[in-house]
Amino acid sequence: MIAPRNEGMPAVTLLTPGTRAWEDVLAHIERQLLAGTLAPGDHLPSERTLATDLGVGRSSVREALRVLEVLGLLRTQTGSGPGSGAIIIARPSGAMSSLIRLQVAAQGFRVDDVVSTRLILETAVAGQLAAAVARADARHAGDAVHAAARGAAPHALTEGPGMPDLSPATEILDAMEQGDPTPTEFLALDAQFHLSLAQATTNEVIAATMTGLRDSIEGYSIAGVAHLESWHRTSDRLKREHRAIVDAIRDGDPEAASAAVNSHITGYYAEAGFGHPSPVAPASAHSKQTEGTTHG
Amino acid sequence: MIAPRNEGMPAVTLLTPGTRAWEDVLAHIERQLLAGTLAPGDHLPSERTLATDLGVGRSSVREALRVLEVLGLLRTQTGSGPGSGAIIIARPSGAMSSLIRLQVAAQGFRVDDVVSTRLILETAVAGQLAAAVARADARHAGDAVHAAARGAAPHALTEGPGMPDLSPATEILDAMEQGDPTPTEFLALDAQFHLSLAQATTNEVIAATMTGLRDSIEGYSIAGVAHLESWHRTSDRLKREHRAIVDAIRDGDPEAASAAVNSHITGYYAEAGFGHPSPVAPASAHSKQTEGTTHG
DNA sequence: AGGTAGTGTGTGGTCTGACCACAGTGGTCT
DNA sequence: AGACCACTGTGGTCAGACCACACACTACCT
Repeated sequence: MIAPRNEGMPAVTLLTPGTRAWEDVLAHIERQLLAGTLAPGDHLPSERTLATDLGVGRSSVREALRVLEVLGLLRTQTGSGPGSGAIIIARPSGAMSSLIRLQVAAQGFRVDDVVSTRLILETAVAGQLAAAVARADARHAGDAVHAAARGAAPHALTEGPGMPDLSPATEILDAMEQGDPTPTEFLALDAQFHLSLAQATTNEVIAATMTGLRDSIEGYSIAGVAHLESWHRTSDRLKREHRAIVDAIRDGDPEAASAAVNSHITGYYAEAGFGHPSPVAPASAHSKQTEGTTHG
Repeated sequence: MIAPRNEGMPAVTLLTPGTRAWEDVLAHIERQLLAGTLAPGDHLPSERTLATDLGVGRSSVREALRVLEVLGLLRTQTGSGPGSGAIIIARPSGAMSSLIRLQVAAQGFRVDDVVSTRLILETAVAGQLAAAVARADARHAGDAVHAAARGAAPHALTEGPGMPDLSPATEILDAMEQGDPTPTEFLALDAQFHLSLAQATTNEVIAATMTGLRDSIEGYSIAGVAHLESWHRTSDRLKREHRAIVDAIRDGDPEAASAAVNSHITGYYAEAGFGHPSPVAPASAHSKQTEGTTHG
């Protein structure tokens, strides 16, 4: 299965026969990541160096780097000096988007499954945020005096289950209501709003997954605008619902927050002609349209 | 940004300056997927053909194919004849696992965020399955006589929100309780059980995501066994809890099913020394151990 | 002395051409 | 009819050669 591997004393990793060269490179880098030898911000050795060190060809190194790049683990830059070369990062969102989008394209993922998964995550996010608010409120009511007396600032992010930061979300809502965004702009802001809620939980896994789910069906969402009876009426309703979601979270009411998110998302996709996202059923055939968005 | 591209009349796709050659290849294939020209089971043209057709080098084609392979969109096979070459597939699970695992390794994902996200999805899955059972039961009670009279078999998978198929799950439970699996074997079966529940919803997105979440922290789960007071007692409890989950689903009780899953997962990770997965809080530093699992 | 233009060097990005191992295909020989 | 074997095309790999680029350095001119 393997072509002749350059057996000229690789400097670092033993080559495992039976695997492909680029897999060895990938495993080598993953090992360094797990060991902490490589961390976000670090430079990878140059492709040529890596190739000679590992005893593989440069093209094999490049295939591995390409994979890592698509997986959101590194970014490359031509030229010289700091900032050039391959640098370790950890940006899962783009990778999630590509993965889900391509799986949808290849019919591995159904659009309504994507939507209903998004529904699960978003309702959970809203519920958790509301619960966190309720918890923080309760704690605050009991501790406020003592904390102030001790001189300990009630810094939301440094103490226990802190108060979620909803200001990014509300700022986006302000932006949506000012100016007169086009449907596409509006939907972009809408995506940012939902993402900001996920980010308020500080759970990167949820944030990245939600971003991916949302991005991968962005084209369908935009295409759905054509199915609406009245964009003006729909967007007004969406704005109201956004405020209701934030209010429910601020009130510390998980039930209301989850329900608000649920009806918000379900409502739009129903209006936009997706058919309602079925929770469990092997639902009817889903519409297929919109041109191919280019690779992100 | 771009080296001299072979401008010799590419046969298919126009080359877009400003993007890298392999991105053009990727975009070209994604376009064909969206258009339906390429579907699971189809053969991709050979690397050499693709290269000349698109007017790029074979190495660029290979980088794009490598990406698609890691993303679970195609599999390659050496040799000749049918079955060889690059074939379109749609297996997102492996890609999800790699993505999440590597992001955890690169510190883009926190282990407890992975766990708490898994918690969200699994509780939702159990709740939805139970709800589906309740719905199917209700329908069945009303329709049974008429359906039988009409000669229409109550085929669970062909009518509306059908009865979820829990038999794979229970078969796995049987396997767990027979024989005397080692902790590692037990945890593998446990993973299969949870996966089978996700698959019972027929939602591939959830199933793939859950698989990825679970796989990516498999090493931590296994390492956690060492923290247990008594493996025997814990595994007994886990078995009981599994049955309780299935029973709650069979009873059509979403609340109970979700709660059972919640305590099941939370309980294990608490015992295994993960610290409880915090829903929202920016929790304390997470443990970091286990050797690097090789690329999957 | 202080800018400024030019050169040097190393990076990723790409292409080409050459091998290898592999697995069907199809012919040939027994 | 059966067994054998060269043929052919596939992915996997490597080596070497360019290119565009961006920084670092140096010599130059003002």
